[in-house]
Amino acid sequence: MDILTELNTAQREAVESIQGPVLIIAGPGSGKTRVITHRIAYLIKVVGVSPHRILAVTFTNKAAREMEARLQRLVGGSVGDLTLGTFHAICARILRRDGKAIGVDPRFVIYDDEDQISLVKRSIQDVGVDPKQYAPRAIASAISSAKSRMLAPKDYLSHGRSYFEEVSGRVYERYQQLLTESSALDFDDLLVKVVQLFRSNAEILARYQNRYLHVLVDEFQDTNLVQYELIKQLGGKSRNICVVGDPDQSIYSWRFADLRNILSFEKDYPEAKVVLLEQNYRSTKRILETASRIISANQQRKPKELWTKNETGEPITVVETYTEQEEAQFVVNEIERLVASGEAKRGDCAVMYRTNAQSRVLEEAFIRYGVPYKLVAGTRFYERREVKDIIAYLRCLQNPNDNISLLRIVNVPVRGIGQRTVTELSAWAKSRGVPEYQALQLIAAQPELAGSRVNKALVGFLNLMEELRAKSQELDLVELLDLVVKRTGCQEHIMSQPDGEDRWENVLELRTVAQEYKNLKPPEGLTAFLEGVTLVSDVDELAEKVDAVVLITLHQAKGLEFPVVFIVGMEEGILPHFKSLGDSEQMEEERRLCYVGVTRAQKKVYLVHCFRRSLMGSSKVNKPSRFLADIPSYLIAGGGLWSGEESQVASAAYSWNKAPEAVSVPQATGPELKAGDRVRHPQFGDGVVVSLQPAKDDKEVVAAFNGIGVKKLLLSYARLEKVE
DNA sequence: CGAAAGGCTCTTTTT
DNA sequence: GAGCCTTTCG
Repeated sequence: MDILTELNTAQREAVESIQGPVLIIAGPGSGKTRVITHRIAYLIKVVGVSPHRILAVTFTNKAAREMEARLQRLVGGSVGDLTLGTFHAICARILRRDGKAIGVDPRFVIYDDEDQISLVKRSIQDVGVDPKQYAPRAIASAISSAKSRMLAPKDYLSHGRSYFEEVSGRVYERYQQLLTESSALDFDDLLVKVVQLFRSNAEILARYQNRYLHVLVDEFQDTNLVQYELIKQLGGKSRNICVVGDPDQSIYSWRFADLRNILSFEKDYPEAKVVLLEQNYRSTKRILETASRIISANQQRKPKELWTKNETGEPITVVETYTEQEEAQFVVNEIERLVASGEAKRGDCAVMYRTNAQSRVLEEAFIRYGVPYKLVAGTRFYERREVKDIIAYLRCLQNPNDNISLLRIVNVPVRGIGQRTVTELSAWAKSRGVPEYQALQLIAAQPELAGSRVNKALVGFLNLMEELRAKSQELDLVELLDLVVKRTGCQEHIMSQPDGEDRWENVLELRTVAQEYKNLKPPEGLTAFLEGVTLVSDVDELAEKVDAVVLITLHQAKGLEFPVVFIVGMEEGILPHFKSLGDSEQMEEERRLCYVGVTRAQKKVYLVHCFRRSLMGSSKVNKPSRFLADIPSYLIAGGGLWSGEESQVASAAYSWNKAPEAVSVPQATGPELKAGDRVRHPQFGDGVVVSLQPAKDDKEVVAAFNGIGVKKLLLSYARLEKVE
């Protein structure tokens, strides 16, 4: 039985225990994904369960895709109609199909974060509260918290203690009304509505319960209460629920993930079998011990004995630099040194950080030295203005009630509909209790209203949308997208902006994505596309092929592994983040985050911090992270240059000064260039030199590349060729 | 109405 | 430092 032969005893037990509930506590690198895939393969191939009757929930779409690929290899062919995806994707599917039973419009659109904030703002206004007094973000979070506990506005209000909760409750109420009017669901609704659906409709619930004989959940430590309830409902009949998680890797409490779900599971399923996976296959002994030392300082945890047969490996490298620019430079130099010495490929290396803002300086360094990198997120693709605008058009075509999208595009590109007009339109629509789109139709239908100059512009917009809407029923997605772009004049509008070409590139990229949906029948293609673009995450997009360094947040890094890991910003206030300094529970989560980072590494770990860092404009001196102090000196390269509390500028500067020696010392070698010269770059292609400036021992070249934009490069590193 | 400039605030992590 | 909002001017 080849499915079982490659597994250790504990893994095998986890795979074979297919009767009844199973809780798998899986340490980092313990073969968790392998257990899940093998378990599914075992069910299908050995036990003979139809894939149709298996439900597997993952944390990201990427994890789902990877799992599918692995399964296909194991099963040897297609896995049939196995249900596999994130909670959100699976719920969206259920609601499209069965949501009608609780009044969910099957054409619903899904509101992402940004839309949600816009809607909260409107709700705050409608309720008559000053949005300056109550940050929309804070209220949105309160609403999300309420939904995560399945509290309806009324319940939330009756629980309310503080004035803030009172206000949030009222906003929540209005917010929910507006969502319903817009035929829109936010991320939380996707889950909550399915739970409601199952609660209120025994027949539908029974259909799903009877179908799913086996339910598997990955990253169980990051599920919230609604998700827990959902699992309970779906697996309610068979009770063959298998959850896999690691409390030490729980890093999403701010998204209302609740660690207590693991405890509840043991309580709700007393017959559950508990399997511990403690053997690590990923990291060296030193890395594993470093990680264990860091995590064991947490009070609220069950101790775990992780072990590995892997080699001892190299010591951990702790480095202090002076500024964040030098930090970035150190990382780039060190990676290039590893590449030059053959110790690693660029694609083996990942640089991890606590906040997205930290990626900028890193990115600049990678560009200057001409080292290929992949940035996961940044400004996320689907959140870019121009992309979101096009998506907003498409959403309105699918669902004209989608007010947030409508208001977003009503004057983009500008068509003479100003702020005042929009406000009046909204007020008018509200007074009549109809969505804005219907208000437009009412205005158009009454000549005495439609006559004024302003209203003509509105009617013009309506006619455009009506025309596009008619076409959306016949054209395939790409044709539709092209038509939208053409009829709205988006291209000219975008190109006229600064960075216009880059932005236009993004639209073309969106078009490429659309091509995947080209073959679906007209309305379905649109629906599937819109759902896809809202529910993807950035990690999902991480392409494997290119040999480039990965820049990624610690959160996104969960579930991934790399031979070489750099964690930068190992400073008090960064990691741990200053928001968590006063709260011991949050501090424990920061520690887990650090633990997640370290345990991503297979061979080498660098922990980098800097002496001073500019934050929001001004420069600040940061103490080294307290987590560094938990690593015993015998695990650290240089036998403990690092000694705890006090900042070691001198000694660390020593290690910093040493590093670049191994790299070729930068000299201003390279072609003689002057402004206006044509050049070629291995990555960026052809371009023109804009300016040249001396920089230390080098020259900084500013060049504009065709279709790429302006880049700053260092002459000696950039491998620029002069083109005659 | 719309572009541009100035002033304000708030900075975590994301399906 | 950026993004958002308000104000001002054409």
